[in-house]
Amino acid sequence: MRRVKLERISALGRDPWGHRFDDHQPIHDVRALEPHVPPKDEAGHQPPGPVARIAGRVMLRRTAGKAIFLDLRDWTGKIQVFCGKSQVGDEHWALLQEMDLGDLLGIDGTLGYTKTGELTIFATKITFLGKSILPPPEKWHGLTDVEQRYRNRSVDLFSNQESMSAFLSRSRIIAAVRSTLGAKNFIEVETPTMQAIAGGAAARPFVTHHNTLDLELYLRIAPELYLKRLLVGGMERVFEIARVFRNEGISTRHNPEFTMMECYQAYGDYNSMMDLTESIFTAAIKAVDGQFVRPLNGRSVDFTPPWSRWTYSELFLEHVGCEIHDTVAVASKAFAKGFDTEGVAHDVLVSNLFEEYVEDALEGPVFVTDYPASLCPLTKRKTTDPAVAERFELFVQGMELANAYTELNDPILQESLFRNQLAGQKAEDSMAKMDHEFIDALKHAMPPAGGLGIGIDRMVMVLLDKPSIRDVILFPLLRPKGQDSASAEPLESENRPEPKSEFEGM
RNA sequence: GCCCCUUUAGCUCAAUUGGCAGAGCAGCUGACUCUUAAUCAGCGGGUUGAUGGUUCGAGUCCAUCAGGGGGCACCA
Repeated sequence: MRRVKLERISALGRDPWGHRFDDHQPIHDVRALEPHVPPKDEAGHQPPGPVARIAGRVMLRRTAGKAIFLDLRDWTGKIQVFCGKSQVGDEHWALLQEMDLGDLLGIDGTLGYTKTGELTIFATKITFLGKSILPPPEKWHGLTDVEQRYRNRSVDLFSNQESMSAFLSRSRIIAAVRSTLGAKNFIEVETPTMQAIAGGAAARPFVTHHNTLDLELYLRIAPELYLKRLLVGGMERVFEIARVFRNEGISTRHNPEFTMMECYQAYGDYNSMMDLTESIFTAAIKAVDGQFVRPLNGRSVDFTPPWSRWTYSELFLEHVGCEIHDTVAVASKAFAKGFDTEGVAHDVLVSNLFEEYVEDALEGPVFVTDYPASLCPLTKRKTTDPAVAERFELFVQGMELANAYTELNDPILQESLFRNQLAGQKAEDSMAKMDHEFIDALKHAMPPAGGLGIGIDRMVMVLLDKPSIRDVILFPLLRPKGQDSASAEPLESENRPEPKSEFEGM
């Protein structure tokens, strides 16, 4: 039926798909013209107000004989449009008969009030900018099915304004992260997404293959080792907003590809990074709504800096109830909790107990500092206590939002720690390999440095109070919905002829 | 990978102990130049996720499979 209307619109000499539509105003700006709308005269008549030209999607329609009320929405807001037959003329009135919910229209008219006092554009001209030949979702409930919202994001965005506003906020948050770093003289760089050795974090990588080089490549699990090479090269402050890929489970807090901001500051340390983290969050909050006391999961979190800072061992003592170095007490606590303690290293038990007792109890925002050195091999130890690493993590309601270190720049120690780490790995994880080129780079001397990583998706979740990471990633990974499961034919890539490089030079 | 829940019209949802698959919105036809999820009258709309089983009879019970959600595990 909607397709029939396409032809009728063409028959009226109009293009249902529209063309360039210059000088239209964002609906938000049009609404801001309200003070310029002249008051009604004694007879209750509305003199014409400011001229307006908008483009938007028809969300709602109310017909009343020879008048039609439309609610038009663009990405800045919504406004009512009045179309009266005598006001728009027969030609445009005929066009309006072919209009459906979901269509994109351009409207020229003047601003004024209706009898009921609603700010309205009184249309004089209607332009089709895009005919929707699929019906939009139900006008009141919209798309509520979560699967549909993730799978069919186009429809979700135009029918659920809170979804649109979340992604607009995400964009502003990322812009705030960029400008904060830029203002502190960090430069933005791009490092390889495809890496021969996927290093810089403990995670399983995705594997891919380069045909011409016949090379196994991995999608990066972190940009870290490349950013540090830049420190060696003399780029003293670098950052990357990096998409990283980890071949692991999916949950409300994990998507296989996600966005991480990593930055490195030469001649700094983890304390510099704590201050920087507060600056970044402060700028991001100002970019969203400026409210430092924010709702989160039905509770409230106060982001007003400075945030509290506690050492790992202080928190361990407080929540677990024994000294971190008390081997016997730790083992008995772990055993009481039901952990397997047989032959498990003391530090592993400590780490498990910490995760079990402490992390969930951290309302935050709180910096947890000074981790046991054995848990973080890429970190410089404290000069006063070599068993403690200069590292912090930022927690909010038990969720880890940021992770920072005083980076290890001793290539000899780094290499031996790498070897120890690799020696302890299961065969399954043997993809991890020694990155000799990275070690060689360090041998040219990397400045002492602070390094910081912030999980952008989680940061957005927390600032916008979204319970699932899928609410802040436009296109989260979902299983492809097979039309019929038989179409999932086995890939015989081995036998397939090499595709010709049709995109050479692109 | 394991456990629980879920899948009915384009969308949002009903359907009693197993007994003719329904409503609202959207759509179509008509009325109405100030409506606010407009209203009023009429009409059309379905492989109940898929396959098999039990039964005189399955949306409902059973099995398998698929998608999705939540939790656990893996993982920062």
